[in-house]
Amino acid sequence: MNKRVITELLLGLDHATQLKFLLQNPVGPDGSVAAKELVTNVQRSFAQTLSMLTSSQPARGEDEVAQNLLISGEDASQVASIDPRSEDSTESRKRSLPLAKDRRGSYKRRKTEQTWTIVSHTVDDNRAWRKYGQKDILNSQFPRSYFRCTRKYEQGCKATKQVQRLEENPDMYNITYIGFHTCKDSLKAPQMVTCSETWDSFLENSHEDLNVPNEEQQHECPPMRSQSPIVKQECLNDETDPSDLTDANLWSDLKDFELSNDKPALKISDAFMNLLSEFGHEF
DNA sequence: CTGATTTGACCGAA
DNA sequence: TTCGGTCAAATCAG
Repeated sequence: MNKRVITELLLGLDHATQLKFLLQNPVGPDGSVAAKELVTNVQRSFAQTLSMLTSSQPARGEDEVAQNLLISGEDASQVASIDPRSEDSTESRKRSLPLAKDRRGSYKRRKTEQTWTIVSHTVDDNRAWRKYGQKDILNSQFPRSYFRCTRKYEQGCKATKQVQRLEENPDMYNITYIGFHTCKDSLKAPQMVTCSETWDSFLENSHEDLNVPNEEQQHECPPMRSQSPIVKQECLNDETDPSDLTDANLWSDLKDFELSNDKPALKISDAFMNLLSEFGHEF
């Protein structure tokens, strides 16, 4: 059940992320329709997660097959898979001393960590990452970049991610997250549900949707439905240097109206992120 | 100065 | 050996 919860959270996070960008780049009448759809999906994910957590199904099906899970319509980003990475626990890290002057090395191979992959048109996930490597990958025209959490040493956070452009669509990125954040994201206080009444009614009204989840939207062909308004603006910002556009920078250029509309989407993203972090080491 | 990025060397696994 | 992930010195950015 943990994987289902995490998968559901990832799904909701993805929709929230899409919603965020949709609100940042409003695109006419279609935009509001897409936004409503996304909000519905976010609602559904929250409600579904809650129902999983509150239902006393002791199903600790630890060995569910890694499932491929593609998300509805808007193709801005999709959760592709979740899989446990099992690797040796042979803690054999021979530390060859820096005898020779260029003697480097000494790094641990990754142990068992949760990994999941999304496809997104942006690499900005509102987390603080620091690039530590880049490699050309065999049979790939684009290199793969390696990032770790900036608080790796401050707080021992083990989260890393790998980013690589898609061959078939260089405007999009394949982002593999490895491990959950164990650090506190000090950038923003996660007081997400201060207005609980709003959320209560929020979920209350979505119960109908629970019984009839919009499965019909979850098709199999991610690259096909590319007419999403979200991807419209493959603007220059994620072209060359995708890492420097923080949301703070974006927001500073927005009017108050847009800002007030935009923030909730980001808070939803944070909520999902926080939940993912929680369940990351709880399960 | 500090902190992030670049980039080739190093390392383990296959 | 090759390949992909990591390290870290050099470099860049503020």
